Amino acid sequence: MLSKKAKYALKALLFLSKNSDTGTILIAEISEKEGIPKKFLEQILLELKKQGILQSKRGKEGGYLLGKKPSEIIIGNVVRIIDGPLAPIPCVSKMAYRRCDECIDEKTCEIRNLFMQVRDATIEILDNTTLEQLEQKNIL
Amino acid sequence: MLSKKAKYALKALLFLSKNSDTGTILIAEISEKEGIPKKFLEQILLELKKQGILQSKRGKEGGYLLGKKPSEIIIGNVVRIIDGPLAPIPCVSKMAYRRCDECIDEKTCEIRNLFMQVRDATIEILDNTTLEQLEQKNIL
DNA sequence: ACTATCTCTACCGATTTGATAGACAAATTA
DNA sequence: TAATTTGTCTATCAAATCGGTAGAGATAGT
Repeated sequence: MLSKKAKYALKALLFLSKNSDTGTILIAEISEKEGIPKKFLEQILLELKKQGILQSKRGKEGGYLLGKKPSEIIIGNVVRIIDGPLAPIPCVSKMAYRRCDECIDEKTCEIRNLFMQVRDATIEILDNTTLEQLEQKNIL
Repeated sequence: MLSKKAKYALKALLFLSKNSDTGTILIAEISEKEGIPKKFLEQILLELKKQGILQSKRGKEGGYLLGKKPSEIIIGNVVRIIDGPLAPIPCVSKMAYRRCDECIDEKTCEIRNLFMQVRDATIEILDNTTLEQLEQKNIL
């Protein structure tokens, strides 16, 4: 499940990618244009900045811009930053593995093996899509 | 994300599939053997029964058994019954579609188009796996 | 009637989600 | 240097969800 927070993050990144050639963009502008609550967006952008996805500048003429090229921003990583692991259950997570309490033998756990497939399929898609590629997805 | 509830449901179904040739099985037995809180499991099994996945019998010699053949029980449907839609966002859900508040044109929404792929990949796996097939997944 | 079992409804505490509030820090500009 | 404009940080909050518990009720078999 993609949280609204993560969706907002992706919307903001798309907006920045499409508009920031000229310079920095205000939180307020992204908020208005994309219909995202401003104070909520602030937190999201700040988190993305801390993870190197964005850069910012304060004061007049300040604002946000992408921290790297759109072709270098992996959507899977953005989702991980905001929502945590992509895995549908902790016991199949690579980034935040956690054993199931009841599971006796993980290797023969049918459920685990099935949801490993789901995890792999999800990761395959999200880790092979960059922000640049995401921008292209409006023409289907 | 697969909830613990859904995981419990799948565990219970696997247990029933493996053991109910002989007749009905008590909630209490599933609960003990699979390490699932009994009262919680009751609710889960009841829900699965209402959806035709299970059958039950009350009183002495009562208990639960599968409502159809393991080869006819689709894992995707079990997960839907317990957790709701498989889709990662409401706007790409087939069973519980809900428009995004902010989205102006859905067809060109890049995020939507991307997560439609994720949905499709997930559904592809879970709707093409039956309980019978799930049982086989312990031998990888 | 008694007992074993499922059935139903209500409730509960903890966590997460989606957000809001406000003080603070830095950059610019008058 | 004072005012203004922007991002930064921390706290707080209401509502929903999750994982689970409690207990009374219905029904089948003995």
